[in-house]
Amino acid sequence: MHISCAHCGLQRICFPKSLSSNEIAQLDQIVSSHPAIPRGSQLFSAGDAADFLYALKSGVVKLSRFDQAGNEIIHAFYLPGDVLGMEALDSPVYPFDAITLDNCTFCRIHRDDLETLAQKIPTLNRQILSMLAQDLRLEREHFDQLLNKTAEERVAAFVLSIANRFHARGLDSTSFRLPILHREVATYLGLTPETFSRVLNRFQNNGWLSWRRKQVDILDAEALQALAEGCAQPECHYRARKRG
Amino acid sequence: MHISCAHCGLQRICFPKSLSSNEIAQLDQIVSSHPAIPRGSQLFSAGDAADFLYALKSGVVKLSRFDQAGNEIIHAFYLPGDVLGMEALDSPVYPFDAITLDNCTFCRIHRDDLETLAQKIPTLNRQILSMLAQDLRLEREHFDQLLNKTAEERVAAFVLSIANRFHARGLDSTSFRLPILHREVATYLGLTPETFSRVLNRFQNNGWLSWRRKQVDILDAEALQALAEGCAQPECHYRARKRG
DNA sequence: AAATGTGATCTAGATCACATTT
DNA sequence: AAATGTGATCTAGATCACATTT
Repeated sequence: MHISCAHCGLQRICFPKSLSSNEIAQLDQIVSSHPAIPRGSQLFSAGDAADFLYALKSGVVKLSRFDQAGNEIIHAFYLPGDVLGMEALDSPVYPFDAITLDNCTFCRIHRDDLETLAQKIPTLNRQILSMLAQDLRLEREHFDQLLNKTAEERVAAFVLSIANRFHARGLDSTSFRLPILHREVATYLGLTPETFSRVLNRFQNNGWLSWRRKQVDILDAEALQALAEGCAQPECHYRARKRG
Repeated sequence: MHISCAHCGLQRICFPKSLSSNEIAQLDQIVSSHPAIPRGSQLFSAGDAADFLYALKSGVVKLSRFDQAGNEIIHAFYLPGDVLGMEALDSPVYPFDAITLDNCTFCRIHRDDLETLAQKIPTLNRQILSMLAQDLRLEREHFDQLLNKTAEERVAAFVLSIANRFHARGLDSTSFRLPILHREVATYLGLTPETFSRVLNRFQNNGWLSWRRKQVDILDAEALQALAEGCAQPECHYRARKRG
């Protein structure tokens, strides 16, 4: 049973973006809502036939895989309103696992239905391209967060990036629950859990951030921003020369 | 003056992919070919109005920007047949600089013309989506090449990745000219030129690879492959435990 | 039981300072 | 003149080994 996209709070960032009410009605006919699935479920697995796109309504999902050495690589965290499976639109199978990190509800669209409808509705076609471009932008942002960045810069940039995405959804971007394990954030940032823990400790001692269990409170966004943007701290010397 | 895409050797990976000859004729009407531009030119710059897509016919182009600390970040190298500007399809401006690393020839399409034509030709629309998905895949591959990889693993994976792309174009993938400075490859791989130079030296001493000036010769692809895939060397100990 | 925190030790690769090559 | 190569030194963060928390 599908509740119309017209009544969904996420329509501004999901498929219905910029569609007329008539067009949304057409979209409703190919979208199906699904009941909540528990934490740890696989929305899809690497190698599965990529028949569907998934629009996340609530919860958080990680997009990940294991490399040949057995290390987990996490490419993305999806928040409500995000659509999963875009990268497989031109492939027979999904290239990654999509694993729920929380109770999740979602809508599902068969990609053939979507393609047919997008041929009739140029605005929808543009929105599909835009969502794929968004995935590319997020991946490059992720890359930039890691390349030549210290552990502190990575964590600061990550927290702000998540906060911005909460903000874009009209949610509290200063104090929020983030159902991602510290270990998973560390993996996403290319750090060990030990290093991640030590960075959180320093941020806490500086009065910049409180992140206990799954509750995140940003106490000094400006300090985090300054750190994420470069090396704002005086004691950052070894790498400072090229950066000045 | 545009030479028809029907006679272009790159039609199997560029826009005309899977189009009928009738459809290619329609594509020809919105494509314009351009004379060679020299090394160091900007095809477009970050912040420019993103009105055009560029299909590279010959030469190599880097997609890059400078971060707030003044360090160059290189996100991609484009080879003949690749299309630049896809990531800006839903944005008013290009987010990166596209700089030629060699004499380059290219075709150009106005994105409005392309969008109009893609509405009429579903196969073309699918090809556009596919090229954007390809950019995303390459970016994730780039990411995977860096995350938790040693300098040697990065360089081995890079050389093989480039070789694969030459192979996909029907070119010699064992011995080829690559007009990218060592310094730029190092930047792309998140390494210093010094470290890159030392890695090349070791590969040369092992008889795996010769890369002098801009001439690349792969002498032992299997050894490089084993290295890129994990830690194949016995002397790799410190990081080996988790990987075994 | 798994996640997280903490201290001691270790190392890959950055940095620095030049030399050499093109 | 800029790119590349080479040796000496330095350090951020990984690894290891546990303790503590949930």
